[in-house]
Amino acid sequence: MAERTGHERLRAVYVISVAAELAGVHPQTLRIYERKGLLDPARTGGGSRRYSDLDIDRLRRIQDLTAAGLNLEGVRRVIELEDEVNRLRRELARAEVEAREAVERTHRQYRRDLVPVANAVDLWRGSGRR
Amino acid sequence: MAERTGHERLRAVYVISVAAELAGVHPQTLRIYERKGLLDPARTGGGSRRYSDLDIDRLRRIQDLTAAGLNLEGVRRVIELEDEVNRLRRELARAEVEAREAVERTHRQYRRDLVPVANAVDLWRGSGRR
DNA sequence: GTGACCTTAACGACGCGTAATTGTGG
DNA sequence: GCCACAATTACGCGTCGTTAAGGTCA
Repeated sequence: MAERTGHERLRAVYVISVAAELAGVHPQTLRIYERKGLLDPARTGGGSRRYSDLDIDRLRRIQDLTAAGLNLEGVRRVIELEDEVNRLRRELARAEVEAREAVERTHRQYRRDLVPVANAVDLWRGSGRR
Repeated sequence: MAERTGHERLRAVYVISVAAELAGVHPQTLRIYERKGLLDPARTGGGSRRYSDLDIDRLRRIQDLTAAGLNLEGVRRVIELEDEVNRLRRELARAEVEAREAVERTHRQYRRDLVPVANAVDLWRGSGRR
């Protein structure tokens, strides 16, 4: 099994029959998902659909949710909300790191006065940076 | 229309027929919602359901979602996820306030040394305001 | 010309809301 | 004893997945 790098997983390489086989569903089902706005595979010049690995991942998530008893509109909303939850979690983690760093910067701003004179920086005129 | 305080809205006062009327649905529908885990109204000693204002709010949210085409399992998951999103938003807002306050506390911790001097001037920031 | 793709339509299975039935409690 | 509630069952309607039919591109 060939490993795929992050950007390789974005390449649309599977025709609909292969994508359907990979996810274990009927090809027509994929067309339904697309019409309902759950998938948006790439198209070739001739109009054929081409699915990426990310599309396959999403397809598997759709399968999980329908197997759990959701209908397609529910699946769409749930996936949207899950994305939002993940975004907020990342942002929260980032905010906490940012808060620590802001405190740390504040400390440094005052402690700069305390370093040995040889290493001192002229705060009035600036040191060049910033 | 009598206003209800926060804790008044928790009191289970509506029998099923009234609750159904308030939400514009069939009473039997409320029993279905309960069996599917979307509602959990209080019960009287005799076994009758009693709905609170919060139950009615939730009922209206369920109505909105089913009207948007979700089935009941989808409604259940969406409401769960919406609660999670709201929780994360609050936590994020709290984290940002907390970060500002931490920086402010750090400032005060250093500035405390500077205040006792009478007629002191803040040479760093100028002589005037702030 | 033979596949695999495309779209649209038809079918069966299932979920949901309503209504009917029977029993019970205040 | 009456009315509203509880629970189960039956029915109609819409959704979803599959299959089939007919057209198009490589």
